[in-house]
Amino acid sequence: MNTHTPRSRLVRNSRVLRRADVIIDAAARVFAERGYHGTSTQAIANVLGMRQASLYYYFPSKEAALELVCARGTDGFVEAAEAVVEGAGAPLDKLARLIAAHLAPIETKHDYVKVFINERRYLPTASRRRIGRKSRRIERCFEHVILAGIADGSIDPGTDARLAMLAVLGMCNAVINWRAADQTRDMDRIAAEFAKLVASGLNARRRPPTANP
Amino acid sequence: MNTHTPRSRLVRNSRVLRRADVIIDAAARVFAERGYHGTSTQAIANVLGMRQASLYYYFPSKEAALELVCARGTDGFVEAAEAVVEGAGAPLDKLARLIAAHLAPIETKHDYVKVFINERRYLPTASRRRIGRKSRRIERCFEHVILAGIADGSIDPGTDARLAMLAVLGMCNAVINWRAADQTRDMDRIAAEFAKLVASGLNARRRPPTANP
DNA sequence: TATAGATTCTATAATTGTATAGATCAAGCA
DNA sequence: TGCTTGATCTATACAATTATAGAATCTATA
Repeated sequence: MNTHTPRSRLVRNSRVLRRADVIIDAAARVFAERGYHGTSTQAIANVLGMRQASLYYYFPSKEAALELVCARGTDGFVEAAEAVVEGAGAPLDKLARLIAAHLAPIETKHDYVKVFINERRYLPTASRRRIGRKSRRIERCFEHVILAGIADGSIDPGTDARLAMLAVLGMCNAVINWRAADQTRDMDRIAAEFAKLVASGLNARRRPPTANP
Repeated sequence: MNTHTPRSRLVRNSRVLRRADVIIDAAARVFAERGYHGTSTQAIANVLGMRQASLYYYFPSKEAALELVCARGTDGFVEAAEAVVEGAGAPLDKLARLIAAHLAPIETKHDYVKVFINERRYLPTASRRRIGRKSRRIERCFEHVILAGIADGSIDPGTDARLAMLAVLGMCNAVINWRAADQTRDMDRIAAEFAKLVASGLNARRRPPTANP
């Protein structure tokens, strides 16, 4: 039984993985569109042109599928955010890069991210906690950079860092819900505008985010 | 049959209304917590201590209940926003008042607003459209005020008004989803911080939102 | 108190949805 | 060619869910 050549096993595994990806991708698509509870396993199977029961070869329960989708919805997020924080640059620059890094996956992994944002609350407690920890790490990245800006004098010392962080994440996460209906701007443009708004506000005498006192 | 005294009819109607309010309130509560599709009519009945089938005396379908809850979730929103727009004041002041007016119902009608924001997409097309029109009126209020600010020179002429509007509404609407877990600030405080952020950004040399060039 | 109308109940039909068991099929290898 | 394994299928059990019908109960008042 353990006489398989390494190569054949690799080929087989990668094909399995590829197929599993297709399945989970379909689940993500339908979850994103109809919501977790609004999605029947039948609906996912229809998208794939396969039988409802066959899905259970790839996941043990609908809930497990949601967990998988949510997990992928966070993949890379934390890493990207922490890389920005640990990298070089002024806090307001880092904040701009955090926003861009946070918005990018909305384009590339739209369905996964949408499901993560809108449906993770339906996960069973255990996995919700696990995934919640990731969210908090992202939040901490934003808050940390804002606090660094306060410390180095580039950000108003009266700022409520946590509230500002929640505001920024709120505007970023909201994009996923209006993006489908309004594709007139590309994501870089949105990120840039958001960064400018957060750094300088709307007022007429906006200064570039890199300006330091 | 039309010999009822006006008074008795009023009393009866008001009781009916009061009871109907209790029913819809429970529906809003459960919809808010578990989502529309995650809510069974049984769950609503449990909250009320009554039988599942009895709910159908008050609404003809679960969908109709959602529509009712969503409708109440928008009640007053548009009126308040349009009042601010039509009132006096500098655009950035109006924007601050729009934010405060938009956040207030999150406190007072929490469940209704949460359902409106998170569940309206599950409404049947007809009522979703009807309610969507209300959303657009609110959006227009924000956008209008921003455009007014650009016109009078108090807001950066390079601003993408629609994008800024979406950002502001995004951060405001997001409040409903973190509010329950973080009650450390009162809503006025949140509104004030948001207004300051939107007007002047985070940068250290923040100027008061009323400052005009 | 008897009645009318409002409200809630019981019972149930009809459908949908999740999940399991075991058969079948296809591809690659002995 | 026939075996093995992975993938999908058929069939179905079982529970939950929405909604309807009609009986029972309650409340106010004639």
